[in-house]
Formats: sequence, C-alpha cells, structure tokens
Amino acid sequence: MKDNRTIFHIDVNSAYLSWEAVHRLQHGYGIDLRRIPSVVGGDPKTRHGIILAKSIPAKKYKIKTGETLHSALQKCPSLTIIAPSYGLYMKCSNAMVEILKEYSPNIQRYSVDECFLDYTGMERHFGEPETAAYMIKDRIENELGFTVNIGISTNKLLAKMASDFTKPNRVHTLYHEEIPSKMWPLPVEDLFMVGRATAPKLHKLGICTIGQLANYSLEHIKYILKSHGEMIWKYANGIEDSKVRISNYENMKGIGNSTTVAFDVEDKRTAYMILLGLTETVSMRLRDAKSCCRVIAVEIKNTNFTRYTHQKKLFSPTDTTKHIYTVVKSLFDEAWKGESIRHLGVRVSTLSSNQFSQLSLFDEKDIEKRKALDNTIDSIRSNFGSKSIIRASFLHSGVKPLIGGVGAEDYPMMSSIL
DNA sequence: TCTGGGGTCCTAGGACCC
DNA sequence: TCTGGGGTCCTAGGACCC
Repeated sequence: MKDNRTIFHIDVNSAYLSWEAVHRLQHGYGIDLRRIPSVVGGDPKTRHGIILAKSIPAKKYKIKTGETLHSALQKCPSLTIIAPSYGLYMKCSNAMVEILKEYSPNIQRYSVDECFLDYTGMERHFGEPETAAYMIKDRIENELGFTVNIGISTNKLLAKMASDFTKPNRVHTLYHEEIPSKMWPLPVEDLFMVGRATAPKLHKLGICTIGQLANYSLEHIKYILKSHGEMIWKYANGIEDSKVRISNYENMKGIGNSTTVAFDVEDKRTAYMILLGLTETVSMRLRDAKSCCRVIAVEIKNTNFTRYTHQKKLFSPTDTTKHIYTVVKSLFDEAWKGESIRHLGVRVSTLSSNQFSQLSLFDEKDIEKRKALDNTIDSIRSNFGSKSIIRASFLHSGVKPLIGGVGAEDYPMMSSIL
C-alpha cells in the first residue's frame, strides 16, 4: 500500500449559509446569519421550497438539508429564510481556490464547496501538513470571512472522512493507524457511499458501525452488494488510491439542465417551450466546453413524483441547438404518457471534441449555417448578457428563454469513485 | 403554497452477431 | 424438429454524492 502521499480535503462549513452571512455582514447587515436559526432555501410558490443549507442554531431545531421549508417552519416559526444566489457562491468558491493554489498546483474541485489538495512534497515550502492546514484554514477565515474544515490523510477517502469530524473551523487527521479509534466507532451511514438504500441492507446483516463493516467477510459483502459492496468494504478499511486530478472539460461525462416548473404542464406546446429553454442552455454549455454529444436524453417527472427518462444515441455527434432540440422533441413525444408534468430535464452525454467536425453523409447541408448562427448567438450572449438575444417564441410566453445554468465557470464535479 | 438541481457510476435485460 | 453461449451495444432505472 502506498502511504507516501499527503492529501487535504477542504470543506466549507455550511457553505451557502456562511457565504450569505459574510456577504450580508460586508454590506452592513448587522446580524450574522450563522448565529441565529436561518436557512438558505427556494421559494415554495414556485415549488422550489426546500432547505439547501442551514445554520448551526437551525440544526438544533432538527432542521435538515433537503426537507421542505414548510416543515422547517413548523419546527422553528422564527426561522430566517434566505433565497439562494448561486453567482455569489461561485465567486466565494473561486476566491477560496485562489488561496489554495498557493499551497499546491494539484487541486481538484469536487463541488462548489469542497476541494482536494495534494500536499505531497510541499513540506519543504510550508512545513508539516498540520501546520500548513492551520495556515490555510486561518487565511481563509481572515481574508474571506468564512470557515472551513480541513481533513488530512494519505488518500482522498480518509481526508474526506476526517474533514467531516467535529465542526466548524477545525483541522483533523485520519492516518491509517488512527482508523480504529477515529473512524470505526462511527455509524456505518457516516461512511462515504453508504446512503439511504445501502444502510438498511447493512443493518440487516448486523452491521451498524464502520468498524463492523471493515471486519465483515469481504466475500459475503460482495455476494450481497456486488461491486458497491467491495468498494464500501475497502473504504471502511481506509483503502482508496485515486489521484487528485485537476478538473477540466476533457474528463466531463455529460451536461444537463432540468427544472421544476412553477405550474403543472398539461400540453405539448408548453412542454416544448420549456424543453427549448433547457436545450438552449445545455447546448451553449456543450459548445462552451468545445464538445459534441452523441447521446441525448429527456427526463420527465409527473405530479406523482414518478420519474422516467428516454434517450437516443445519434448516428453522428452534434453540438447545434437546432439538431439537439429536434431530437429532444421527438424523445419527448415518444416518452410522454400524457399525464400532468411537474419537472422536465435535458441531458447530453457521450461527449467528444468538436475541434474536428465529422460530417456524415446524411447531415443536412445547412449544418455550417446553423453552427455559425449558434456561434454568433453565443458570442452576443457572452458579450451583452444572456437575455440580450432570445427566441421570439418566448415573448409573452411566461416561460424563461434560457433555463438552468452554471455557465462559463463550469467545471466538472463529483465522481462516486473519488 | 410540501417534496431542487447539478453530477457519476453500476446493473439488468433485450437485440444482435458469431 | 434439439435451443448454446459468449461478447458487445443500447436503453432504462437506481444508487450515491454535494
């Protein structure tokens, strides 16, 4: 086993909420949201009413991330509710990464509020790992105003588990020899990759702690849970050796946008309009990543919350809005069962570079014109704002011409393999 | 006026080929 | 007239993460 690396996992404490709190303090708002029961959440009127982040005082009321605002208000009627502003979060995240880059060139953005940093070989510049971690943590607090937890170990899994120990504003280590004392006593559902569905299966086997999983028969766990079983058994034993990889477009697997519509969608015309708004955003992001896709998928969630998808592999890769939208419409027509729709999604995958366009014999001859049109629209939007040019069909429709987002600062996130 | 949106990976089953 | 089995591609759905 190679134990010769030093990996940090940096995790912003209650990210969205802390960032809102700092932003408000900087703009003369006298109350620190982190010190009162408060949450960041969407608007129930538009059916976005769930908790995205909570303060530590809100946590004392047993308010949980993902629960409805309605239910949170019943637990704490005086709760302060803040609407999310994703642009602010991206700025805060970027500012943090700029600090991290001073301590290692090898940083993986795992999500908007989590990074891995490979500290291997950096001791001679910044000292022992713990010394450097405290330095980073304190700099973020002093310069940016929010706090982080930093976990230190020899691989990403253990570093991530360590950063999840006591919060906020702490540095923790979890080296191999510390696994039995620091990680094994924890409930098995605290282990990365043990979620809602796996935990009850483990309980049925009499496994309630990470230590019990670590010392369980690997053969048996593989038999019950297949490859996932083997993975979590290794994690419970601290075995994991993936690299800290710099995020870039090349290793991005797919791009998708989806939206819960403020009203029930009952007719095809309205559904098409929303799908066009989603397709505009997805295909702009696709071109921004200099990629083409070969698989296009549509997702429908009806008012009973049942969800289904329909996808299609194309004969040749594409990145044009019009082509993708044509396929999206036909996928929707084939899939939709006619019920009331709550949520729609468009996603593209099986990506390839668009640098060398591979025209098939069957491509329509105006493909170059459509590409030129897309490029023109993209550049108008990037120079004059995303609302500067929209399709006429959206005028007075009540449907947004561009739906969903993350935009130009896009970076690939999250792989369950770490 | 109850239940978001962005991802990745794995598995199972059917089609098709040899 | 017996019904094999491996490999690959494709699709749908589920599990997990933040």
